[in-house]
This record gives sequence, C-alpha cells and structure tokens, in this order.
Amino acid sequence: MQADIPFGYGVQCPQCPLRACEVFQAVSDDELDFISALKAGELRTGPASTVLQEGVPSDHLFTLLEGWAFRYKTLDDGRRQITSFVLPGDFIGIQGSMLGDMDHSVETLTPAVLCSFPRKRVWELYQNCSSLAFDITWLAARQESILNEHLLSLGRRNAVECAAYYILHLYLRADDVGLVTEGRVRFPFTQEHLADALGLSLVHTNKTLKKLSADGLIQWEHGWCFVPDVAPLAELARFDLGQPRTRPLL
Amino acid sequence: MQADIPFGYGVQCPQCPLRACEVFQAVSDDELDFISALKAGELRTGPASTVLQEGVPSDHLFTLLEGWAFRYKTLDDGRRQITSFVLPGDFIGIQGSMLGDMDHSVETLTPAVLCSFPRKRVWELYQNCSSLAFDITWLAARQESILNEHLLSLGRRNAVECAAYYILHLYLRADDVGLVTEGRVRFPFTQEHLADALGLSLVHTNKTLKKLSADGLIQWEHGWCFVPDVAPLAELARFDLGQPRTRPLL
DNA sequence: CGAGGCTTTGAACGGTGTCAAAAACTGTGG
DNA sequence: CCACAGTTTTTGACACCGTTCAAAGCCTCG
Repeated sequence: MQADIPFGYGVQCPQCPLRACEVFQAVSDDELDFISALKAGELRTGPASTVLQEGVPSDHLFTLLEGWAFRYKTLDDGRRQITSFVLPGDFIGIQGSMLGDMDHSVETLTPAVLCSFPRKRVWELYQNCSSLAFDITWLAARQESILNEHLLSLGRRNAVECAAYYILHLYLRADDVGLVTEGRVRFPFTQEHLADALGLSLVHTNKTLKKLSADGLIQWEHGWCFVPDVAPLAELARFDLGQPRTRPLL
Repeated sequence: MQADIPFGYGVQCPQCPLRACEVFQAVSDDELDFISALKAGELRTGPASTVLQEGVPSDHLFTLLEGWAFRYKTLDDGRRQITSFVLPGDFIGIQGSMLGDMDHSVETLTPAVLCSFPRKRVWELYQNCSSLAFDITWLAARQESILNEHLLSLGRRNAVECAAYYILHLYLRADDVGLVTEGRVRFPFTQEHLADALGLSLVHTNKTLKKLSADGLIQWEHGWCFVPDVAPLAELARFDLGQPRTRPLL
C-alpha cells in the first residue's frame, strides 16, 4: 500500500486503498457489496478529537482508514491508561454495539478518516452475511489476544522489557499497513502517551527509552522511531515473532 | 441457582442448572435446540488440569459449567500472568477457533465440568443461527471489556486499590452465578494465584490483603472470602457498580 | 506425627514515582 | 528570519512502593 495517498471524499469500498495491503484477507464480491451497502459514510476528524466516549452508547462502529488513534480509560482522579493504539484497518466500537455503552474512550492522535457503520445494521449483518459476522468475532478475538499480551507486559515485564515489547508491537502493526519505510515509522504521540500505555510515569518512560537508545535498539527522535534490527528487541522483550498477521478488513 | 447441586452425567442443555441463574439471558426454543445439537459432550477434569494450552490449536470450545479455572500466559523464564479467572457460564477457547492457536492457557483450580463444542461446527453456527453468533461476539466484547478494566488496574491502580478492585470483581461475578451466600464466597485459589493476577509479588500481595483485612473491608481465611459491605470496597477501588450484568449463555 | 504446601513476618534492597527545573523543540506572529 | 510562548524531552535528587531473601508459623492430609 502507498500510505501517503490521501483518501478522497466518498471513497468506495472496492477502491479502498487499505484493501491493497496484503495483511488484509481477500473478500468475495458478495462480501464487498455487503460492506459497501453497510457503509454509512466517512468521519473526518482533526487530531485530539474524541471519536467514542466511555459510558456513552454509540450509533456507529468505525474502521479507521487513515491516521492514528488510541483507546483509553481513566480513573476519576485523572490517572489514564491507554489500552491500545488504533491503526488503519482497526475496527472500533464493538463494545458500544454489543454491550450498550462504550467501556472506554477513543481519541485521535492525528487527523483521521474513519469509515462508519450504523450500529443498528450490525444485527442485519449477522443475519445476512455470516462470513462477515465471523470476521467481526475474529477481530474481537484478536483484540482480546493483544490485550492479554499487554496484560502480561504490565504485570510481569519490567520497564525496559515492557517498553521494548510495546515499541516492537507498534512497529510491526504499523509495518502491516505500510507505515514503515526502511525501519522508520512515524509515531504521532508523545512519551506521555507511551507512559500511559506502559503504566509507567512519564519520567521513568523517558529514562527507559534512553536506555533502549543507548543500547542501540531504537532511535526515537522528533516523532520518528527507527528500529535498526527487530531481532534483538524481540529477544529482550521475549516477543514471539512469527505469529500470523493477516486479518479481515471490514 | 443452587450452586451445590452437582451436574449429573450427560446433562441436557434444557435442564442445565446454570440456565436457572437470572444473569443469563433467556434463549428461545430454537436457540436451545441449536445449542443442544452443537454440544459434543462434557469434559470432567480434576483440579490443576490444563484444559487449553497456549500455542496449541484446540478442537473444542468450552463453556465452564461447574468449578473454577483461570487463563494465563507465561514468559519463558517462568513469570506468569493470570489474565482472568473463569467461572461457571464463561466461554473459553474462542481464540483457538478464530485465530488458529490459543494465545493463552487455561487451567482448572477445582474439579470442573465443561460443556464442549466442536470447533469445526462454529462456522455452521454462524451460518445457521445468527442470534447465537451474535452472542459469541457479545461474550468476546465483554471479555475485552473485562481485560480493559484489568489493564487499567495493573497500569494505574496501586496495590491496595488493585487488590480491592479485583476481589470485588471476582465477588460480583461469583455472585452472578450463585456462588455467594451471605457475603461469603469460596475462593479456590492461593494468594500466589491472586499475586499472578495482580502483577504483584506473593509477599506484597499478602501484605496488601492484610491491609484490606485490617481496614475491615474483607476477611479471607481458609479459602473463604467474606465481604461485609460492597460499597466501601467499591469506593476504594473506584469500581463502577451498576454495570448491567446479564449475558448470554452458550 | 510428620511432610509439604500455604501464609505470615521482618529486613534490606532497588526499581519506579515524584518533584523541580533546565533544555530542546514546535508553531506562531512580527 | 527572528523572537516568543507553549509543549515536550531530558536531567538530577530523593522518597517510597513493591521485590527479594530468609525464616517461622500454620494448616491439611496421609
């Protein structure tokens, strides 16, 4: 995929640039028709906009087409935990349509383009297109798997391992959707965001990143992260490379 | 529900004692027929048996009918993170059937009875019973929500809050399936299990529990936990009571 | 009664958090 | 092109929460 080609207004699903990425499983014509018919429209936002909010039911589900976002929860005294970053191709808002209210919020980091599906028609999808219903469950299972691994990280990895794990995780996901060029990826978030994802303080996150830098494992400057070699990072973080990465795109 | 009534051999789904719990949403006759037809059999295990193993694909999905179990992941040096406890009515193994391999293991804490569904017929379910397909996704979304909250706990709550949160969480889930009597619930696991769930060391977990005890918030002795009052625990843990609790049962 | 597993306690260490301030960077307006 | 304000990164000092190590007590069960 050419990550730089911006989405025009009113992209038709069959021409969706994201589908060109090889991580996304092929869809049949029927499925594509169904998806097209389901699409309610596009949501274009600036950076730092709240797309979904904890405690609020949402009338729409979204697939992020372009840009970055993150899911998070907060404690009432302001402590924030980022539960995951959202990259192009990721599906958000299932919580809202299944459980009623969103259990977390979603905020954009960059200007973003989201493809929206009306919540009311999800049920229709389950009745009329079982393969896509299966895909939704598949995506939920994948998200669960990502959360499990993150939980292992927060609970049992120390700061250095945890940071190494997380950066590698983001790097690989970004690579999947064509956002990595020669080992370089734009990370459009601050160290504070990373700290909130790792469950560490900002200061300690900074020192941890410095350590990874000093060891030559990463270089993170001016919003760009360079990973010279994936292998040593994976070893430090005990990251299981070699997991299958293809997935459905709705 | 009468939690003490043991399951006889070859329980028929319509007579499944679990269904009597009011947390579980009513099913139509059609759905019940479908579930019955899908059921491959029952798995009865002793305590400490591995039901599903990380990295291995599973031919079956299970609903836990009776007993306790837990999901966990490990790092290769032995550090273990318990990602969740499994109580009666919980559905396990979606990862395996969706993603191919299990991303975590599941081990029983007590003798257990599990209702098993062949993985191969999940697809059939999606094609022929969309309401149950929806329920599976619903359960996956709920699990995701539980993991999100746990992530917030590990990342942003301190040891006391985190323990308070988790015990309350378990207490309420146990209550849902009739395992609580007059504020008392059997916790069939050791403090080491709890430590592995909270991401704390065993020693510190013990001291944290002592603190909760000293403050009169809980009493945990000989495998029984007594919660005199839910409210102060919820306040300490910033636990959102008042979330809807009913869910489907497969 | 003995053995093994679990819980409890104390002491010392160290990883991470907090506080405070400087330095570097970004974007804006002149 | 520069000056300035606000944000983000970086650094150092210090406190504290949670870990580790070690050992004692306590249960359970054969």
